[in-house]
Amino acid sequence: MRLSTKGRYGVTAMMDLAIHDNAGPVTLADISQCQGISLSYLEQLFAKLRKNNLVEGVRGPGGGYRLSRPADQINVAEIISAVDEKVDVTKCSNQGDCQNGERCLTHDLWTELSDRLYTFLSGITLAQFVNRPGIHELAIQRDKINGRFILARRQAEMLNQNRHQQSN
Amino acid sequence: MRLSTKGRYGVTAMMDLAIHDNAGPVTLADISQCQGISLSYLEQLFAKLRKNNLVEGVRGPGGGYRLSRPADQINVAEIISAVDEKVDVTKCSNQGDCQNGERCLTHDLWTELSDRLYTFLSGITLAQFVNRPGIHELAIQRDKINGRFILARRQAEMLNQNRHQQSN
DNA sequence: CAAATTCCTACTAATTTAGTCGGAAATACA
DNA sequence: TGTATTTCCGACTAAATTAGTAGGAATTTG
Repeated sequence: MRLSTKGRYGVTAMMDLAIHDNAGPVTLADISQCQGISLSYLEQLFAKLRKNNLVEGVRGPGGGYRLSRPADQINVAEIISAVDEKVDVTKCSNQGDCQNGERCLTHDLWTELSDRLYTFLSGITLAQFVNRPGIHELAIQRDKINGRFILARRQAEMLNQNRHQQSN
Repeated sequence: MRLSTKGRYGVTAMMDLAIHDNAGPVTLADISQCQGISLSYLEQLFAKLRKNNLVEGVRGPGGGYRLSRPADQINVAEIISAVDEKVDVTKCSNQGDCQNGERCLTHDLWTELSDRLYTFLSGITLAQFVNRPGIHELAIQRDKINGRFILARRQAEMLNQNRHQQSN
């Protein structure tokens, strides 16, 4: 019984977006470099996240990805389902035709297990996780090492205004 | 997030042993035929179950496998751990060195998830499952179709006595 | 001794996971 | 308008895991 790296990468990357949520879109290049995941692989994962309405992409320079909903409305079960296909440990995908067209002896066991798994995971939102004590500080440290910055929205906007003023 | 067939086969096979517990050893040939799993593959699984002291093998004609402990002292988590290696969804096998030698941002999440999974599964014993309403009847039906029989312990003992009397 | 059964090791096939490559489309900015 | 940056897309490849096969040795019953 295991979680594939897809699921782990997905959740970790989404947490990254959540942490930097107020600093504009996050590029996959950043995440790739920070977490040592290949860019193309991340692109594939984010294609799935986008199809499941969990993120939205912004093209062009200064673009990247941002959460498509507030972090307290995205839970871990959704993310894993999106990238990892499903949270389901039954053989028959809960169709009940596991053994020669009938339910196998252990069908109910797997169904119940799947349910509990899903319930557990859907109770954990990105917001809950990001707001854990220490997480934010840890993220800032990491960002410094990696040359990234967590900007408050106001700072980001000021920066934008400055750019516009300079160009005009 | 999924359970491999190893885990499912393992649990299903163990349930088979539990159901036929009072009828002497169960041969892998029986299980193989009944559940459509290849004999050699079952042998590999049972090698692991044996190494983990969940079953014991009896060689020779009339042999097979039996539970090495009463069914109420064997839980599903043990079985899955034995055949499927582990019930653990962290990347680092809970060593805490997931990201460049340090704990990754989501480490605690995976640890907690693994714990809850294990707790849930270890709360389910083979006995609980076998004693569910309807299971025994279902198993008897299946056995008839497959030409197997569930003998009550007393019947099995009488059979044994008869054999001994005949041989003496 | 013959048959039934576990026990053991090595090999193979299929599937999934992880990753690569090359490029098209959109956008910001100069 | 052109260039750099970024998402977006599809096809390909490599590695790992899972599932299954094959063949035979060891043990026990009768």
